Amino acid sequence: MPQLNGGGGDDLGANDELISFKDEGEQEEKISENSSAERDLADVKSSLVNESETNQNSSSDSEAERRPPPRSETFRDKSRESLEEAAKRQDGGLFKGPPYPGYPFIMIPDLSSPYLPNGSLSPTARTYLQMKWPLLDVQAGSLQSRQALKDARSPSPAHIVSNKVPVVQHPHHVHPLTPLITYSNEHFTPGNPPPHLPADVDPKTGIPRPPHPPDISPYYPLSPGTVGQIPHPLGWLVPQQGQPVYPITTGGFRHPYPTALTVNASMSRFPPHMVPPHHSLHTTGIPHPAIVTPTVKQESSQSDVGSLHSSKHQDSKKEEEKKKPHIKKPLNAFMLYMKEMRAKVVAECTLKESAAINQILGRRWHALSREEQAKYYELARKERQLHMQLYPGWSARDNYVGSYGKKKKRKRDKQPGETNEHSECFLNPCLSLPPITGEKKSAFATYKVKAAASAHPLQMEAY
DNA sequence: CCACCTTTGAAGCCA
DNA sequence: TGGCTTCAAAGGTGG
Repeated sequence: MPQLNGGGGDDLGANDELISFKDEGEQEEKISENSSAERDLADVKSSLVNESETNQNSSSDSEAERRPPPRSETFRDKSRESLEEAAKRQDGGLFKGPPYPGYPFIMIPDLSSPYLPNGSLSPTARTYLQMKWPLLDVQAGSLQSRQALKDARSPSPAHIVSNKVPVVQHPHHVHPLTPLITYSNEHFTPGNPPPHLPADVDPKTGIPRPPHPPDISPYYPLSPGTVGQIPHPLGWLVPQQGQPVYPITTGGFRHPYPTALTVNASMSRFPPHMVPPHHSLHTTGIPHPAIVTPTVKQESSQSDVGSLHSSKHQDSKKEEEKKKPHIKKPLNAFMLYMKEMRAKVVAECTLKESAAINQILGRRWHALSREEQAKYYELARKERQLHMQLYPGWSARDNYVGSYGKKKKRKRDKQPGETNEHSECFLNPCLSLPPITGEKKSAFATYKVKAAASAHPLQMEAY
Protein backbone atom coordinates (compact mmCIF):
# COMPACT_ATOMS: atom_id res chain seq x y z
CA MET A 1 0.00 0.00 0.00
CA PRO A 2 1.72 3.10 -1.14
CA GLN A 3 -0.22 5.40 1.03
CA LEU A 4 1.80 7.46 3.28
CA ASN A 5 0.88 6.68 6.74
CA GLY A 6 3.63 7.39 9.04
CA GLY A 7 5.47 10.23 7.50
CA GLY A 8 4.61 12.55 10.27
CA GLY A 9 5.72 10.39 13.03
CA ASP A 10 8.99 9.35 11.70
CA ASP A 11 10.37 12.76 11.75
CA LEU A 12 12.56 12.14 14.63
CA GLY A 13 14.51 9.63 13.09
CA ALA A 14 13.84 7.90 9.88
CA ASN A 15 14.38 4.68 11.56
CA ASP A 16 14.02 2.84 8.39
CA GLU A 17 17.08 4.46 7.10
CA LEU A 18 18.84 4.08 10.29
CA ILE A 19 18.66 0.43 9.97
CA SER A 20 19.42 0.66 6.41
CA PHE A 21 22.89 1.67 7.23
CA LYS A 22 25.18 -1.06 6.61
CA ASP A 23 27.06 -1.87 9.67
CA GLU A 24 30.35 -1.84 8.08
CA GLY A 25 32.16 -2.46 11.24
CA GLU A 26 33.93 0.03 13.35
CA GLN A 27 37.15 -0.65 11.66
CA GLU A 28 35.92 0.33 8.33
CA GLU A 29 34.15 3.25 9.85
CA LYS A 30 37.37 4.60 11.09
CA ILE A 31 38.96 4.04 7.82
CA SER A 32 36.29 5.84 5.99
CA GLU A 33 36.23 8.64 8.45
CA ASN A 34 39.86 9.19 7.99
CA SER A 35 39.67 9.21 4.30
CA SER A 36 38.27 12.11 2.47
CA ALA A 37 36.34 11.67 -0.66
CA GLU A 38 39.17 13.04 -2.62
CA ARG A 39 41.58 10.72 -1.07
CA ASP A 40 39.25 7.93 -1.72
CA LEU A 41 39.19 8.64 -5.34
CA ALA A 42 42.88 9.11 -5.34
CA ASP A 43 43.18 5.78 -3.68
CA VAL A 44 40.91 4.32 -6.18
CA LYS A 45 42.91 5.78 -8.92
CA SER A 46 46.30 4.94 -7.60
CA SER A 47 45.76 1.68 -5.92
CA LEU A 48 43.01 0.00 -7.72
CA VAL A 49 45.31 -1.57 -10.14
CA ASN A 50 46.96 -3.34 -7.32
CA GLU A 51 43.77 -3.68 -5.43
CA SER A 52 42.37 -6.15 -7.81
CA GLU A 53 45.33 -8.29 -7.19
CA THR A 54 45.14 -7.64 -3.51
CA ASN A 55 41.56 -8.62 -3.45
CA GLN A 56 42.36 -11.79 -5.08
CA ASN A 57 44.97 -12.55 -2.53
CA SER A 58 43.09 -11.35 0.45
CA SER A 59 39.55 -12.13 -0.20
CA SER A 60 38.77 -11.26 3.34
CA ASP A 61 39.13 -7.71 2.37
CA SER A 62 36.23 -7.83 0.06
CA GLU A 63 33.36 -5.53 0.73
CA ALA A 64 31.02 -8.24 1.61
CA GLU A 65 33.30 -9.85 4.07
CA ARG A 66 34.53 -6.73 5.61
CA ARG A 67 31.04 -5.72 6.39
CA PRO A 68 29.21 -8.13 8.56
CA PRO A 69 25.49 -8.41 8.17
CA PRO A 70 23.71 -5.42 9.46
CA ARG A 71 22.87 -5.61 13.07
CA SER A 72 19.67 -3.86 12.86
CA GLU A 73 18.56 -4.63 16.35
CA THR A 74 21.68 -3.40 17.89
CA PHE A 75 21.57 -0.46 15.71
CA ARG A 76 18.13 0.45 16.68
CA ASP A 77 18.87 -0.02 20.27
CA LYS A 78 21.70 2.32 19.91
CA SER A 79 19.49 4.72 18.16
CA ARG A 80 16.95 4.75 20.88
CA GLU A 81 19.58 4.95 23.45
CA SER A 82 21.28 7.81 21.85
CA LEU A 83 18.01 9.47 21.25
CA GLU A 84 17.31 9.52 24.87
CA GLU A 85 20.77 10.58 25.63
CA ALA A 86 20.61 13.28 23.09
CA ALA A 87 17.45 14.50 24.66
CA LYS A 88 19.15 14.63 27.97
CA ARG A 89 22.00 16.48 26.53
CA GLN A 90 19.84 19.00 24.98
CA ASP A 91 17.99 19.48 28.16
CA GLY A 92 21.11 19.89 30.00
CA GLY A 93 22.93 22.37 27.96
CA LEU A 94 24.93 22.58 24.87
CA PHE A 95 23.98 20.18 22.26
CA LYS A 96 27.17 18.43 21.70
CA GLY A 97 26.05 16.09 19.07
CA PRO A 98 25.15 12.53 19.12
CA PRO A 99 26.92 10.11 21.31
CA TYR A 100 27.07 7.90 18.32
CA PRO A 101 28.42 9.88 15.52
CA GLY A 102 27.18 7.40 13.09
CA TYR A 103 23.56 7.93 13.81
CA PRO A 104 22.81 11.35 12.65
CA PHE A 105 19.11 10.94 12.59
CA ILE A 106 18.94 11.18 16.25
CA MET A 107 20.89 14.29 16.41
CA ILE A 108 17.84 16.34 16.98
CA PRO A 109 15.76 14.84 19.64
CA ASP A 110 13.43 17.74 19.81
CA LEU A 111 12.73 19.57 16.67
CA SER A 112 10.74 22.11 18.43
CA SER A 113 13.80 23.42 20.02
CA PRO A 114 16.69 23.09 17.73
CA TYR A 115 18.51 25.92 19.26
CA LEU A 116 21.18 26.12 21.73
CA PRO A 117 20.46 27.77 25.00
CA ASN A 118 22.11 30.89 23.79
CA GLY A 119 19.68 31.08 21.01
CA SER A 120 21.90 29.94 18.28
CA LEU A 121 21.08 26.95 16.29
CA SER A 122 22.93 23.89 17.10
CA PRO A 123 25.19 23.08 14.23
CA THR A 124 23.93 19.62 14.08
CA ALA A 125 20.44 20.76 14.55
CA ARG A 126 20.96 23.27 11.90
CA THR A 127 22.13 20.72 9.54
CA TYR A 128 19.38 18.39 10.29
CA LEU A 129 16.64 20.87 10.44
CA GLN A 130 17.26 22.13 7.05
CA MET A 131 16.42 18.76 5.93
CA LYS A 132 13.74 18.52 8.47
CA TRP A 133 11.82 21.61 7.75
CA PRO A 134 10.46 20.52 4.49
CA LEU A 135 9.11 17.57 6.22
CA LEU A 136 7.55 19.71 8.82
CA ASP A 137 5.93 21.62 6.12
CA VAL A 138 4.84 18.50 4.48
CA GLN A 139 3.39 17.47 7.69
CA ALA A 140 1.44 20.56 7.79
CA GLY A 141 0.26 19.72 4.37
CA SER A 142 -2.12 17.19 3.11
CA LEU A 143 -0.93 14.44 5.29
CA GLN A 144 -0.72 16.42 8.36
CA SER A 145 -3.87 15.34 9.96
CA ARG A 146 -3.78 11.69 9.21
CA GLN A 147 -0.15 11.35 9.96
CA ALA A 148 -0.57 13.11 13.17
CA LEU A 149 -3.41 10.86 14.01
CA LYS A 150 -1.62 7.76 13.04
CA ASP A 151 1.52 8.34 14.88
CA ALA A 152 1.32 9.05 18.51
CA ARG A 153 4.68 10.70 18.37
CA SER A 154 3.54 13.01 15.75
CA PRO A 155 2.80 16.38 17.08
CA SER A 156 -0.63 17.73 16.86
CA PRO A 157 -1.27 20.17 14.11
CA ALA A 158 -0.87 22.86 16.60
CA HIS A 159 2.41 21.48 17.51
CA ILE A 160 3.39 21.26 14.01
CA VAL A 161 2.78 24.88 13.67
CA SER A 162 4.53 25.60 16.83
CA ASN A 163 7.34 23.53 15.68
CA LYS A 164 7.55 25.29 12.50
CA VAL A 165 7.35 28.78 13.68
CA PRO A 166 10.40 28.99 15.79
CA VAL A 167 12.30 27.13 13.27
CA VAL A 168 11.43 29.17 10.31
CA GLN A 169 11.77 32.34 12.18
CA HIS A 170 15.31 31.76 12.88
CA PRO A 171 17.27 34.42 11.14
CA HIS A 172 20.03 32.16 10.07
CA HIS A 173 18.17 29.44 8.53
CA VAL A 174 18.08 28.73 4.90
CA HIS A 175 15.29 27.68 2.77
CA PRO A 176 13.53 24.81 4.40
CA LEU A 177 13.46 23.05 1.14
CA THR A 178 17.05 23.55 0.59
CA PRO A 179 17.89 19.92 0.63
CA LEU A 180 15.20 19.16 -1.79
CA ILE A 181 15.44 22.00 -4.14
CA THR A 182 19.08 21.96 -4.57
CA TYR A 183 18.63 20.20 -7.76
CA SER A 184 17.18 22.45 -10.26
CA ASN A 185 15.22 25.52 -10.77
CA GLU A 186 15.27 25.20 -14.42
CA HIS A 187 11.56 25.16 -14.57
CA PHE A 188 11.15 28.30 -12.75
CA THR A 189 10.05 31.16 -14.83
CA PRO A 190 11.10 34.14 -12.86
CA GLY A 191 9.08 36.61 -14.70
CA ASN A 192 6.06 34.49 -14.86
CA PRO A 193 5.14 33.12 -11.54
CA PRO A 194 2.22 30.85 -11.21
CA PRO A 195 -0.96 32.73 -10.93
CA HIS A 196 -1.69 31.40 -7.52
CA LEU A 197 1.68 32.31 -6.27
CA PRO A 198 2.31 35.69 -4.91
CA ALA A 199 4.60 37.64 -7.08
CA ASP A 200 7.24 37.52 -4.48
CA VAL A 201 10.16 36.62 -6.55
CA ASP A 202 13.70 36.99 -5.60
CA PRO A 203 14.98 39.62 -7.95
CA LYS A 204 18.36 38.05 -8.15
CA THR A 205 17.61 34.44 -8.39
CA GLY A 206 14.23 34.64 -9.91
CA ILE A 207 13.12 32.13 -7.41
CA PRO A 208 9.64 32.64 -6.17
CA ARG A 209 9.75 33.35 -2.55
CA PRO A 210 7.30 31.78 -0.30
CA PRO A 211 4.69 34.00 1.05
CA HIS A 212 5.12 35.24 4.51
CA PRO A 213 2.09 34.40 6.45
CA PRO A 214 1.05 37.25 8.59
CA ASP A 215 1.60 35.23 11.66
CA ILE A 216 4.89 33.93 10.58
CA SER A 217 7.58 36.33 9.91
CA PRO A 218 10.04 35.83 7.14
CA TYR A 219 9.23 32.37 6.39
CA TYR A 220 11.99 31.49 4.07
CA PRO A 221 14.32 34.37 3.88
CA LEU A 222 16.14 33.61 0.75
CA SER A 223 18.16 36.69 0.51
CA PRO A 224 21.53 35.62 -0.66
CA GLY A 225 23.18 37.28 2.22
CA THR A 226 21.17 35.43 4.70
CA VAL A 227 21.60 32.19 2.98
CA GLY A 228 25.25 32.69 2.75
CA GLN A 229 25.67 33.32 6.40
CA ILE A 230 25.92 29.73 7.21
CA PRO A 231 27.53 27.04 5.29
CA HIS A 232 25.14 25.21 3.20
CA PRO A 233 24.28 22.11 5.09
CA LEU A 234 23.96 20.31 1.86
CA GLY A 235 27.10 21.48 0.39
CA TRP A 236 27.51 17.88 -0.44
CA LEU A 237 24.59 18.35 -2.67
CA VAL A 238 25.00 21.83 -3.76
CA PRO A 239 27.59 22.60 -6.30
CA GLN A 240 29.43 25.66 -5.29
CA GLN A 241 27.78 28.01 -7.57
CA GLY A 242 26.27 31.34 -7.32
CA GLN A 243 22.92 30.07 -6.32
CA PRO A 244 23.15 28.36 -3.06
CA VAL A 245 19.52 27.69 -2.74
CA TYR A 246 18.72 26.55 -6.20
CA PRO A 247 21.95 25.45 -7.59
CA ILE A 248 21.53 23.89 -10.78
CA THR A 249 22.41 21.07 -12.10
CA THR A 250 23.92 20.97 -15.21
CA GLY A 251 25.95 18.21 -15.25
CA GLY A 252 25.77 16.95 -12.13
CA PHE A 253 22.84 16.95 -10.05
CA ARG A 254 19.66 17.27 -11.83
CA HIS A 255 16.96 16.40 -9.53
CA PRO A 256 14.47 13.86 -10.60
CA TYR A 257 11.69 16.10 -9.69
CA PRO A 258 12.92 19.60 -9.55
CA THR A 259 9.50 20.87 -10.06
CA ALA A 260 8.14 18.36 -7.72
CA LEU A 261 10.29 19.84 -5.14
CA THR A 262 9.23 23.14 -6.25
CA VAL A 263 5.78 21.91 -5.82
CA ASN A 264 6.76 20.85 -2.44
CA ALA A 265 8.00 24.28 -1.84
CA SER A 266 4.67 25.50 -2.89
CA MET A 267 2.94 22.84 -0.98
CA SER A 268 4.80 23.81 2.05
CA ARG A 269 3.49 27.23 1.75
CA PHE A 270 -0.01 26.46 0.83
CA PRO A 271 -2.81 24.70 2.51
CA PRO A 272 -3.33 21.10 1.70
CA HIS A 273 -6.17 21.75 -0.61
CA MET A 274 -3.81 23.53 -2.89
CA VAL A 275 -1.48 20.68 -3.08
CA PRO A 276 -1.67 19.38 -6.56
CA PRO A 277 -3.14 15.99 -6.94
CA HIS A 278 -1.19 13.28 -8.55
CA HIS A 279 -1.09 14.51 -11.99
CA SER A 280 1.72 15.44 -14.19
CA LEU A 281 1.32 19.09 -13.85
CA HIS A 282 3.00 21.12 -11.33
CA THR A 283 1.22 23.98 -9.83
CA THR A 284 2.88 26.11 -12.37
CA GLY A 285 1.43 24.03 -15.09
CA ILE A 286 4.79 22.65 -15.97
CA PRO A 287 4.92 18.92 -16.34
CA HIS A 288 6.61 17.20 -13.55
CA PRO A 289 10.05 15.99 -14.58
CA ALA A 290 9.50 12.83 -12.72
CA ILE A 291 6.75 12.18 -15.10
CA VAL A 292 7.92 11.04 -18.41
CA THR A 293 5.29 11.16 -20.99
CA PRO A 294 5.38 8.28 -23.36
CA THR A 295 6.07 10.53 -26.24
CA VAL A 296 9.24 11.54 -24.56
CA LYS A 297 10.12 8.22 -23.20
CA GLN A 298 11.19 6.25 -26.16
CA GLU A 299 11.00 2.98 -24.49
CA SER A 300 7.35 3.27 -23.85
CA SER A 301 5.95 1.53 -26.84
CA GLN A 302 8.95 0.37 -28.69
CA SER A 303 7.85 -3.17 -28.22
CA ASP A 304 5.08 -2.43 -30.59
CA VAL A 305 7.38 -1.41 -33.34
CA GLY A 306 7.37 -3.98 -36.04
CA SER A 307 4.42 -5.66 -34.62
CA LEU A 308 1.09 -6.10 -36.25
CA HIS A 309 -0.46 -3.37 -34.29
CA SER A 310 -2.16 -0.87 -36.42
CA SER A 311 -1.28 2.73 -36.21
CA LYS A 312 -4.74 3.31 -34.94
CA HIS A 313 -4.15 0.99 -32.12
CA GLN A 314 -0.88 2.66 -31.45
CA ASP A 315 -2.55 5.98 -31.40
CA SER A 316 -5.09 4.83 -28.94
CA LYS A 317 -2.39 3.33 -26.91
CA LYS A 318 -0.47 6.52 -27.00
CA GLU A 319 -3.48 8.38 -25.88
CA GLU A 320 -3.91 5.93 -23.13
CA GLU A 321 -0.37 6.40 -22.09
CA LYS A 322 -0.72 10.08 -22.26
CA LYS A 323 -3.51 9.84 -19.85
CA LYS A 324 -1.37 7.81 -17.61
CA PRO A 325 1.93 9.54 -17.49
CA HIS A 326 4.92 7.67 -16.33
CA ILE A 327 5.81 8.63 -12.85
CA LYS A 328 9.26 7.61 -12.03
CA LYS A 329 10.37 6.09 -8.87
CA PRO A 330 11.83 8.35 -6.30
CA LEU A 331 15.53 8.15 -6.11
CA ASN A 332 17.08 6.22 -3.35
CA ALA A 333 19.98 7.37 -1.32
CA PHE A 334 22.56 5.94 -3.57
CA MET A 335 20.97 7.38 -6.64
CA LEU A 336 21.03 10.76 -5.06
CA TYR A 337 24.60 10.26 -4.18
CA MET A 338 25.41 9.24 -7.69
CA LYS A 339 23.73 12.25 -9.07
CA GLU A 340 25.79 14.46 -6.98
CA MET A 341 29.09 12.77 -7.34
CA ARG A 342 29.01 11.62 -10.86
CA ALA A 343 30.31 14.78 -12.36
CA LYS A 344 33.07 14.91 -9.85
CA VAL A 345 34.16 11.41 -10.53
CA VAL A 346 33.95 11.95 -14.20
CA ALA A 347 36.14 14.97 -13.88
CA GLU A 348 38.63 13.37 -11.61
CA CYS A 349 38.78 10.06 -13.24
CA THR A 350 38.40 11.25 -16.79
CA LEU A 351 35.82 8.59 -17.25
CA LYS A 352 32.55 8.98 -18.96
CA GLU A 353 31.14 5.55 -19.11
CA SER A 354 28.45 5.35 -16.56
CA ALA A 355 28.97 1.73 -15.81
CA ALA A 356 32.50 2.46 -14.81
CA ILE A 357 31.58 5.57 -12.95
CA ASN A 358 28.96 3.71 -11.08
CA GLN A 359 31.43 1.16 -9.96
CA ILE A 360 33.56 3.85 -8.50
CA LEU A 361 30.60 5.52 -6.98
CA GLY A 362 29.46 2.32 -5.47
CA ARG A 363 32.77 1.89 -3.84
CA ARG A 364 32.89 5.40 -2.63
CA TRP A 365 29.44 5.01 -1.30
CA HIS A 366 30.62 2.28 0.94
CA ALA A 367 33.51 4.37 2.00
CA LEU A 368 31.25 7.10 3.18
CA SER A 369 30.79 7.52 6.82
CA ARG A 370 27.41 6.95 8.32
CA GLU A 371 26.93 10.62 8.71
CA GLU A 372 27.55 11.18 5.10
CA GLN A 373 25.35 8.37 4.03
CA ALA A 374 22.75 9.54 6.44
CA LYS A 375 22.39 12.71 4.52
CA TYR A 376 21.48 10.80 1.46
CA TYR A 377 19.23 8.42 3.26
CA GLU A 378 17.45 11.30 4.78
CA LEU A 379 17.16 13.07 1.53
CA ALA A 380 15.92 9.93 -0.09
CA ARG A 381 13.35 9.60 2.58
CA LYS A 382 12.22 13.09 1.88
CA GLU A 383 12.09 12.20 -1.73
CA ARG A 384 9.85 9.29 -1.06
CA GLN A 385 7.62 11.29 1.14
CA LEU A 386 7.38 14.03 -1.34
CA HIS A 387 6.72 11.55 -4.03
CA MET A 388 3.93 10.08 -2.02
CA GLN A 389 2.54 13.49 -1.47
CA LEU A 390 2.64 14.31 -5.09
CA TYR A 391 1.33 11.02 -6.30
CA PRO A 392 -0.72 9.48 -3.55
CA GLY A 393 -1.97 6.68 -5.68
CA TRP A 394 1.28 5.89 -7.32
CA SER A 395 2.98 2.64 -6.71
CA ALA A 396 6.24 1.27 -7.91
CA ARG A 397 4.15 -1.45 -9.39
CA ASP A 398 2.94 1.07 -11.92
CA ASN A 399 6.35 1.09 -13.47
CA TYR A 400 6.70 -2.61 -13.48
CA VAL A 401 6.87 -4.55 -16.63
CA GLY A 402 3.71 -4.37 -18.58
CA SER A 403 2.11 -1.63 -16.67
CA TYR A 404 3.78 0.99 -18.72
CA GLY A 405 4.54 -0.92 -21.83
CA LYS A 406 8.16 -1.14 -21.02
CA LYS A 407 10.16 -3.98 -22.24
CA LYS A 408 11.43 -6.44 -19.83
CA LYS A 409 14.86 -5.66 -18.67
CA ARG A 410 17.35 -8.20 -19.70
CA LYS A 411 18.24 -10.70 -17.15
CA ARG A 412 21.58 -10.49 -15.59
CA ASP A 413 23.04 -13.81 -16.47
CA LYS A 414 26.47 -13.16 -15.14
CA GLN A 415 27.73 -15.04 -12.21
CA PRO A 416 28.43 -13.05 -9.09
CA GLY A 417 32.12 -12.94 -9.61
CA GLU A 418 31.94 -12.75 -13.31
CA THR A 419 32.29 -9.21 -14.35
CA ASN A 420 34.05 -7.44 -17.05
CA GLU A 421 36.00 -5.48 -14.56
CA HIS A 422 39.25 -6.86 -15.71
CA SER A 423 38.87 -5.78 -19.23
CA GLU A 424 37.69 -2.41 -18.12
CA CYS A 425 40.38 -2.24 -15.57
CA PHE A 426 42.81 -2.74 -18.30
CA LEU A 427 41.44 0.32 -19.92
CA ASN A 428 41.10 2.27 -16.77
CA PRO A 429 42.61 1.60 -13.41
CA CYS A 430 39.71 3.25 -11.71
CA LEU A 431 37.58 0.32 -12.51
CA SER A 432 39.34 -2.33 -10.64
CA LEU A 433 36.57 -2.80 -8.19
CA PRO A 434 35.57 -5.94 -6.49
CA PRO A 435 32.32 -7.42 -7.58
CA ILE A 436 29.98 -7.22 -4.70
CA THR A 437 26.64 -7.09 -6.26
CA GLY A 438 25.04 -10.35 -5.47
CA GLU A 439 26.15 -10.60 -1.93
CA LYS A 440 25.09 -7.13 -1.15
CA LYS A 441 21.76 -7.58 -2.66
CA SER A 442 20.96 -10.62 -0.71
CA ALA A 443 22.38 -9.07 2.37
CA PHE A 444 20.15 -6.14 1.86
CA ALA A 445 17.19 -8.36 1.30
CA THR A 446 17.96 -10.08 4.52
CA TYR A 447 18.30 -7.09 6.70
CA LYS A 448 15.48 -5.32 5.02
CA VAL A 449 13.08 -7.69 6.57
CA LYS A 450 14.70 -7.25 9.91
CA ALA A 451 14.47 -3.60 9.39
CA ALA A 452 10.82 -3.89 8.66
CA ALA A 453 10.26 -5.45 12.00
CA SER A 454 11.28 -2.26 13.64
CA ALA A 455 10.91 0.18 10.89
CA HIS A 456 9.06 3.35 11.29
CA PRO A 457 5.38 3.29 10.45
CA LEU A 458 5.97 4.23 6.90
CA GLN A 459 7.56 0.97 6.17
CA MET A 460 5.84 -1.04 8.77
CA GLU A 461 2.69 -0.78 6.81
CA ALA A 462 4.39 -1.78 3.65
CA TYR A 463 5.27 -5.04 5.21
C1' DC B 1 17.86 3.26 -32.42
C1' DC B 2 18.06 1.07 -28.30
C1' DA B 3 19.49 -2.57 -25.01
C1' DC B 4 23.28 -3.19 -22.18
C1' DC B 5 26.44 -2.15 -18.56
C1' DT B 6 27.08 -0.91 -13.52
C1' DT B 7 26.03 0.58 -8.90
C1' DT B 8 22.64 0.63 -4.36
C1' DG B 9 18.26 0.88 -2.48
C1' DA B 10 13.18 0.65 -2.53
C1' DA B 11 9.49 -1.90 -3.58
C1' DG B 12 6.87 -5.40 -6.00
C1' DC B 13 6.17 -10.20 -6.99
C1' DC B 14 6.02 -15.02 -6.14
C1' DA B 15 6.54 -19.47 -3.99
C1' DT C 1 8.41 -14.64 5.01
C1' DG C 2 12.36 -14.88 2.17
C1' DG C 3 14.38 -14.49 -2.09
C1' DC C 4 14.34 -12.71 -6.46
C1' DT C 5 13.23 -9.08 -9.84
C1' DT C 6 12.42 -4.54 -11.48
C1' DC C 7 13.32 0.19 -11.63
C1' DA C 8 15.38 4.49 -10.54
C1' DA C 9 20.17 7.70 -13.10
C1' DA C 10 23.72 8.11 -16.42
C1' DG C 11 26.13 7.95 -20.73
C1' DG C 12 29.32 5.35 -23.46
C1' DT C 13 29.23 1.13 -26.12
C1' DG C 14 27.90 -2.15 -29.42
C1' DG C 15 24.52 -4.81 -32.00
